[in-house]
Amino acid sequence: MLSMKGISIKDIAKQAGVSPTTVSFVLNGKAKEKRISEQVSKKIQKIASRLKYKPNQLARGLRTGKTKTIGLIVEDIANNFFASLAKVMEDEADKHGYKVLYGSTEDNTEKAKGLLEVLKYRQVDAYIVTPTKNLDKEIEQLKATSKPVVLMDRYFPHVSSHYVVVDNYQGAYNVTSHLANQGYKKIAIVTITSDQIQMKDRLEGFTAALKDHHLPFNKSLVKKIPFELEREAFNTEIKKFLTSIKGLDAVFFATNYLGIYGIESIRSLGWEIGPQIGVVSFDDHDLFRLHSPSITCVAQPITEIGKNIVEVLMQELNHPSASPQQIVLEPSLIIRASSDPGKK
Amino acid sequence: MLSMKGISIKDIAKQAGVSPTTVSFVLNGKAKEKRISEQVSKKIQKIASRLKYKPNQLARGLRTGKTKTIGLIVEDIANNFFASLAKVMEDEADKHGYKVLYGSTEDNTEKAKGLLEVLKYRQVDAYIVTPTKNLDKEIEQLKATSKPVVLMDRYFPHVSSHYVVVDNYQGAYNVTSHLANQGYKKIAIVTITSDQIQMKDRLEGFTAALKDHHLPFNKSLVKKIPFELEREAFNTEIKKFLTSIKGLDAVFFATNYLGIYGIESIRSLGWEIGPQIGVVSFDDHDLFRLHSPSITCVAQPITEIGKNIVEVLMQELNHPSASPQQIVLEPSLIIRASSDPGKK
DNA sequence: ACGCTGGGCTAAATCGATATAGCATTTGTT
DNA sequence: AACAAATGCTATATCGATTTAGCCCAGCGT
Repeated sequence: MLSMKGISIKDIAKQAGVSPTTVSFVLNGKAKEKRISEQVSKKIQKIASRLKYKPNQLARGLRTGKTKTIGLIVEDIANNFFASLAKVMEDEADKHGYKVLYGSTEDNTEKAKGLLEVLKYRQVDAYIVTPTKNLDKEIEQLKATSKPVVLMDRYFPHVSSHYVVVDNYQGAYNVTSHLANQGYKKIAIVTITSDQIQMKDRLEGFTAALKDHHLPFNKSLVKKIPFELEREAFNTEIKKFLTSIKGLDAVFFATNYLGIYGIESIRSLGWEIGPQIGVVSFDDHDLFRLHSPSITCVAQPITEIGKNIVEVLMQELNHPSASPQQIVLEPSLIIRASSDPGKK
Repeated sequence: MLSMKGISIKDIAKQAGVSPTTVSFVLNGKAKEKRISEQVSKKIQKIASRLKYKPNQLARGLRTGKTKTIGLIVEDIANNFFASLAKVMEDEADKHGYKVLYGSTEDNTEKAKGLLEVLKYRQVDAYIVTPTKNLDKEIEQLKATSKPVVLMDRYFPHVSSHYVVVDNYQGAYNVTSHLANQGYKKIAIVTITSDQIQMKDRLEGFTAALKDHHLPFNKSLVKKIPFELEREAFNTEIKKFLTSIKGLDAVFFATNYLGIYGIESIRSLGWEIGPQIGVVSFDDHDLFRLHSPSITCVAQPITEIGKNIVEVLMQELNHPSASPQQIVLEPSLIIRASSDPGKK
């Protein structure tokens, strides 16, 4: 039986009757550069592929400082948006020979710090981070280590970093305008208790649209709910909020999970989505597509986001650029039945 | 500025005025065993924590052969079931100091082999695998490497291995019986083209229930669709199938994504779920809970599954057992409106 | 005073790869 | 023929930890 330990560079060297150094040169494509003869070179290649040699990534990583591993920190891998994105990124990273180590923050800064810590001493080559509140210090420190960091979904306006996000302001503006154009008059928003840029932008896009359409706006139309609540508590909060507004005829849920809780809440109130209350959400979801009535939303271009993130990362790994790459993609408005007051 | 490279054991040794060996002994809790004095021991501990020393996992891994990393292979991380499970397992693994490297197979054997290969030369300590068809050889080889392997969601009956699954037969039997008890008479099943045990069991549970309730069964009531089709193609196939059966009054979708496609298909046929056609699915999903009408399903105990998997893995990592741990959990029937023919 | 025992610590090898410096040998030049 | 340059390859150090073998010294018995 073959030994437990894999084939090492020494085994090949022995079989080829050369030194490990030579084998290393050849297998790293430095045969020409290091003036190894065609003969020897081919012989080594042949033996390596016959033995199915795979370099031990630990040893290589220890010596070179490169582990071909990317650390991925998302808010919640169980959330459809992040899971789908994770899959795209994993595929893209794989094309470049990178693997992904991941973790979820639950939007908790301490958890995020812990994850960064672990990824650091696991020597990942680069980071993809969905930052939490107050993670700016850590992100800046990370930049100083010269390992590429790309922020996703959100970023820190006062920190110069790479990021890939969507235009949250425009997305929120468009979907709110759509509600206004449909004839809804009193529109509320349910969002997360968070000062982070993506939620701020969504809220601002919302208020700007109300203003431009001369619709009423005041603080009582905004509900902020803490991320960490349980499902029941979300529903309670949402119901309390919605019933507190006289004349309310439409509501914008600022994330996919809020949209899902929102639908549940509205249904338990017995309100009819569409005619009685317009409903729109940020992010798309199978549930929104197939709900009766189907739910209008602002969809993020997940594949594009994922590809962009990995592309930026690879560029920075290969030749770091002086200035940060900051990519803002356009979300798309998907109009469905939940925002149609005329619907039977 | 601090040097880029982290704190190493040498730095601590230097500061403490001792050898790296001593530091290693102390930090690995072998102070007593190796007869290091209390004094020196405490001093080293203090310096280590002051410098926030974290051992370089690559170096440690190279020497010990343990990377504290688990390879996780799922069918599709973008699928809610696998994503939720991945999160549970990540959390559990983290409690034991393990990180997770993951990949999706898309139920494609070649992709699965590739993932195993990569995880192997990345020296993961253990594997959690959702196997694809024909992956039995590789699983057996893996066992020979003495790295623990736990199969999930499905297993190979002829391979003796650890696994954690649900009782697919019973789940399918129960939900089918429920349909029968509700008065549905002609029940079909939509499943995946797959000979794997989990789908086989679901199909068998289904047919057994039909038989026990004296309901008709023949091959025309079974539709198998290839996993790799696109959404459109799934819908086309499902619609073609459902309309081909005279007198059909209920259908069982054997996975969550089939259930989702199924709902979409049935709705585009204009059929009324519940009264006109009973619908049930394997796996729960937000969509099933909130659909109108809500969808009856067989839910898998995700948290329990995830915890069990990691528990088995940790036991095997610590003291490998001679006989395989094979855990079969009970899924639960969640009765909702889609299986109520009397519903308004 | 000599050997023995045990306490307290360390030198050096090792894991598997890569990078640096350099050693033979051949070829070319005048 | 003498020397330089090019060719083809290798010895050795290194990354940062762990592990093995063993050194030195103090105290003890006789």
